[in-house]
Amino acid sequence: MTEKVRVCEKTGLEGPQDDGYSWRKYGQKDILGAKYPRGYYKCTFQKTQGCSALKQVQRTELDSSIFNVTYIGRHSCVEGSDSSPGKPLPIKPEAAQLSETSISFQTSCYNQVVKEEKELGNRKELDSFPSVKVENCFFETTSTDSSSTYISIPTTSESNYKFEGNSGEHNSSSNSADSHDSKIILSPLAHVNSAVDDYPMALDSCWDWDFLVDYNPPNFI
DNA sequence: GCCATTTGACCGTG
DNA sequence: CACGGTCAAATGGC
Repeated sequence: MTEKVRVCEKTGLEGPQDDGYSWRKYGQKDILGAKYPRGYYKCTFQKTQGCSALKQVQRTELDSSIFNVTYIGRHSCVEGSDSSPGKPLPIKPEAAQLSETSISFQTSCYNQVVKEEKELGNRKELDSFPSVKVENCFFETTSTDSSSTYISIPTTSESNYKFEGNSGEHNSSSNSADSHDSKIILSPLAHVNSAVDDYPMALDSCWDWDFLVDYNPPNFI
């Protein structure tokens, strides 16, 4: 269960993105080949509620205003109990609730959506993966190793890609969430636009999301 | 005093 | 042995 979200913050916001959950930093590490260190965060409620969600935040080298945020695990905590009313919950990361998804996207120049799935034990896989609609040019498959692969897709009129790959099916018994067996599934569906409406807010309030991504969490299908 | 962050040490894996 | 991830003591802010 991994979700990677590449966010672009250009509104002057600083620091780790607030994704609606509260995180406690527990480590930071310089990553080989990466310009910026990677920060390791745990859900604040790990202690109190045993929430096992983690996230990793790393600044992109190309554009230091872009962060790669990797969500690992799902929140078992009751979120919202503490979310102060005044404070907007930016991306309600439904995706983070999904057990195994990885989304990464960026702004402006291209849209990227990648779903990466990692096996982890018999975690029940969602009946369906969230489908994502991507409109143009780039996909980035953020694989587990540090090198990301960019798949450039010629801008054809249709944005109907289905990219599916998986390396090694694990079965329910193999626990330990092999961090290196990742399944990447890209299945942009039909259209774009519109979906943005599904995201309550924050899409425009926090970051600059001038792209169109339609992301349908399974629960909504 | 509590809680979050920092930071070096430690550990597991390849 | 190198690298990535986590732990835990020290530190600082509220």
